[in-house]
Amino acid sequence: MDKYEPATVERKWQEVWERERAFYVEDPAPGSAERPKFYMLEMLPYPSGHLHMGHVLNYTLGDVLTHFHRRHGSTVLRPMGFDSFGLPAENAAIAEGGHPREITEENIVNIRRQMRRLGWAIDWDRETSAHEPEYYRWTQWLFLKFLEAGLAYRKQAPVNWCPNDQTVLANEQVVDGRCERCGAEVEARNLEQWFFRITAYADALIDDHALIDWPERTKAIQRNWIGRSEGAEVLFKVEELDEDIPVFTTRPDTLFGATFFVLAPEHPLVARIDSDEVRAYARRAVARPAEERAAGGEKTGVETGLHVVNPVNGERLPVWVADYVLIDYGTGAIMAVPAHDERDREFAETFGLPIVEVVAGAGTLVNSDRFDGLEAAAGGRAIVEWLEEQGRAQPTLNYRLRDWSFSRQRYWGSPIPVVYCDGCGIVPVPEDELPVLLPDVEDYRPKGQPPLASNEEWLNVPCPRCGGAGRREAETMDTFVDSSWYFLRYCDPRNDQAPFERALVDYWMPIDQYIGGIDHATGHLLYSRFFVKVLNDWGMVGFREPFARLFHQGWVTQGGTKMSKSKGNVSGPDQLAELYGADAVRLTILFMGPADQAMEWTPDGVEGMGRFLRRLWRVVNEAAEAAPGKAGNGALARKAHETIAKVSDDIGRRRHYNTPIAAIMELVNELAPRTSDPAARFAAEAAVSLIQPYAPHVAEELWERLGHSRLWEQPWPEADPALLERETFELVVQVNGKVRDRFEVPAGLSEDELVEQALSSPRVQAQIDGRELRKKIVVPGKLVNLVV
RNA sequence: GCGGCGGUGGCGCAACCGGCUGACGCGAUCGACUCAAAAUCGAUUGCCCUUCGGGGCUUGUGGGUUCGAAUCCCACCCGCCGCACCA
Repeated sequence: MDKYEPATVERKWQEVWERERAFYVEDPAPGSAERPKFYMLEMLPYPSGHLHMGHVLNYTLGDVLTHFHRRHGSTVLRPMGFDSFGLPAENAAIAEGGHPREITEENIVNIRRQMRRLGWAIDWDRETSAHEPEYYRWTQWLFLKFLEAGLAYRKQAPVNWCPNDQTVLANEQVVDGRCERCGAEVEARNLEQWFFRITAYADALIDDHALIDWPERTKAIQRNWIGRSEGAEVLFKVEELDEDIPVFTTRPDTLFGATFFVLAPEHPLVARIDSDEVRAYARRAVARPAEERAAGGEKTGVETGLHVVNPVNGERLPVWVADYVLIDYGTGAIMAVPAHDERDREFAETFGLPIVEVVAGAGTLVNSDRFDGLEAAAGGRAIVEWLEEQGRAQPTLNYRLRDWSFSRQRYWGSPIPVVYCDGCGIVPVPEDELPVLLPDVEDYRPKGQPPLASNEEWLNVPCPRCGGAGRREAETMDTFVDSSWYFLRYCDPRNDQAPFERALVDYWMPIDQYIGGIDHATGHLLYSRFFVKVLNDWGMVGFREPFARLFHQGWVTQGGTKMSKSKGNVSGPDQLAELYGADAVRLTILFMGPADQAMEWTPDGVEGMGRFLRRLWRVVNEAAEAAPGKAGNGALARKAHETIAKVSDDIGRRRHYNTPIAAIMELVNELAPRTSDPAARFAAEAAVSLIQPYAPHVAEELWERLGHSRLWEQPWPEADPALLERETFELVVQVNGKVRDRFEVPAGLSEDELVEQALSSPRVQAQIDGRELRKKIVVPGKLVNLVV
C-alpha cells in the first residue's frame, strides 16, 4: 500500500474539480426547478493580508454544509467575493506606501490562492468585489434610488473628530474615547453627513424577526439596539415664554410625582435663556467628551429660572439644565420624577429638590388625585387618555435606533454620485453617467478635507441640471453600504443593465444558510435587512428578509483575544496545510469544539488529525483489497448504519459539526481490526462517504480506490432503520438509583422479565441484601431500578 | 443596572426528551518494533480507599422536585459577551 501524501492527493482532486467545474451552478431555465435550490453563504472576507484560522472555521463550516446539501439533491449556490473597499486597505497603503487598489488586489490574489488550497467548493464565476467599477456602479445606482425616495439625506450631525489626524472617525475607530491610530482624545463635532433613513423601518426590523430562523440572542441584540419603548409624549407649558415643550416618558403613571424639569444642554431652548451661568454650563457640558459624560458619576446642572406647568395638576416646576439628559433620545427634555427614577433621585438629592412618591409598594397609584388606587400600568393609560382629551399628551413609540450615517471623509470607497450646485442644491448624477469612477489623487491621507476634494479636475463639473458651476461630492460611502446588497449581486453578477434581475434573485434568495460573526449583529445584519425591505417595498425583490437561517461561528482566539490582523495575533493555515494537508486543517478546526462557541487556537490538534487520516487511509485501503462481501447485519454493519444516522442528524438537524467527526472516528476504530469482516467494505465506504464534507480530497481518493467515482455527486448515504434495531441491549440495573450491574439481555422482553433478569444478578442480590422490594421502575430498552 | 451565554477528568470536549457521566481527541504512563530515536502498533489513564472481590466520592456552591438530576425548579458564586445617565 502506498503512503498517504496529502499534498499529492489534494492537488490531484483540486485539478479535477476545477476541470469539471464541479461546484459552479447555472441559473435555472424558467420553470425547471426540479432540484431544490440552496443558497449557502458566509460573510465575505475583508481582503487585508491573509486568511487566519477564524476564516478557516467560517468557510470550512460553509463548505461542510455545501457538500451536505449538494449530496441531498439540492443545487447549491455558494459564491465568493471581497469586501474590498474600506479603511484597513487605505491604512495599509498609507503605512506601506503604494495605492490601496494595488494592495487590495494583491491581497485578493493571495486569499483566492489560500481558498483554493483549502479545497473550498466555490463558484468562482460569480466572484465580485466591492471596489470594481462594475459593482460600485450599482451601489451608486441604489444610492440614487434611496435619495429619490427620501431614504438617503444629508443633515448636520455630531461625529467623532480626531484633532490630530484632522479627520472624522468611524465609531469602530474610537477606542475608549481616543483615536485608534494616534491616541488623541476624540471630539464631538457637528458636521454635515449623509444618512440612510433606517429608522423608518424600525418596527419592521423588529416585527420581521418572526419570519427568520436566527439565534435568539442575535434577535435580542437587534431588539435591544433598536430599543423600541412605548410611552407618551406630554406637553409642559413654559410659564415665562408661554410655549409648550414636549417630553417623552415611559412612565406616565408617575406624572403626579414630577418635581422638576430638565433640559439637555443642547436643547434649543437653552440658547434662548439669558443667563451667563446657564450658557457657561451648557458650553462646558457640550465640550465634555461623550465618553466621560456617559460614564455617569456625580450629577451636575444649573437652574434656569424658568418654570413649567405640570399638565396633570397645574404645579409649577423649576426648569434645570443638566447633562444627564441626552439631546438625541426622546425630545431632549424630561419631566423628573425622583421618587421613581434612579437618576432623577440622584439629581434631586444632590440639589435638595423635593421627592414625592406616587406609586406605592404594591404598585398602585397614590398622591395622584382621582387616579389614586389604580394599578400603575392602567393608571398610566388612564392619565394619558385624560390628557389626550385636553390635547396635552398622546401615546408614542420611541426608538433608540438612529439613522445610519454612511459618508466617510476618506478615499478608498465608492464616490457618492451627487453634484452640489449653488443654484440647484444637491443634484443626482444622471444614471447613464454611472459609475462615478474613483479617481486617483496625489495623496489619500486624510487632512481635514476628504482626499477626493484635492483633485480639482475631478471635483469641478458642470451641474447636471442647470449646466452651471458644480462640485462633486468628495465624501465616499462606508463599506457597509457595499455589503448590504452583495448577496443579491451574486445571483446575477454580470448584469450591466441593472444591479440584478428580479427573476434571478427571487429564484436564489433568500439565503438558506448564512454564516458569520455575531459582531455584525447591529451593523451588517441590520443594514442588509433594511436594504432588502426597501427593495421589497419598491418591487425590486419578492422577499422581505435576506437571511432565512443564520449561524454564528465562535471567535477563534489566540492568547485569549479574538484573532485579527489589527491585533497581530493571527495564525494562518498555509504552513499547516503544507505539512499535514488541507483536509487535516479543516478537520482540526471543526473538531476543536462546538462551532458556535469561542475556541482558543492551538495547532496541537493537527498532528492527531494527521494520525487519524493516515489510519483512515490504511484501514480503507485494506478493506478495499478485501473481496466485496455482503454487508449483512453483523456488529460492524450496524455500527456503520448507526454512524450514518448520527452524522446525518448532527449536521442536518442539530447543527453540531464536531460530533460527526468523533462518530466517524469511532467507526474507523471499530473497522481497524476487522478489515476482513464481511461488512468491512461497506463500513469503509460509509466512513469515506461521511467524512467527505469535512475532508473532500482524501475522501475522493479513497472512494476511487474503493472502485467508485465522483463522490462529490453521490447521494448522501441513508441508514437502514431495520439495522438500527438491536437484537440485544445492555440492561442497566440500579438499586436505589445507583448503578449496580449491567449486562446484555435480548431486546423485546416484558417488564416482568426484565425485573427477573435484574434480580438474577448476584451483584444486585448482594446490594438488596435480603431487604424488601418496595418499587420497581422499568424503562424498556434501558434500565431497571429496584427500590428497597 | 438591563439582556444573553457559559462553569463536567491534567486539557479540548461528549452525554440530543430526567435514565450507564467522561464518547472522540490531546497529553501522560507502560509495553512491542528499533543499535537508538521518530513514526507506527498494543495496553492503561476522573478522584480516594482496597484484603484486588470490591467500596466510596464526583458535573461551580447550597437547597428542592423525583425511584432516579450534568439535565427540571429556587437561591447564590465565578467567568465571558452585548447594551447602558435611553427618561
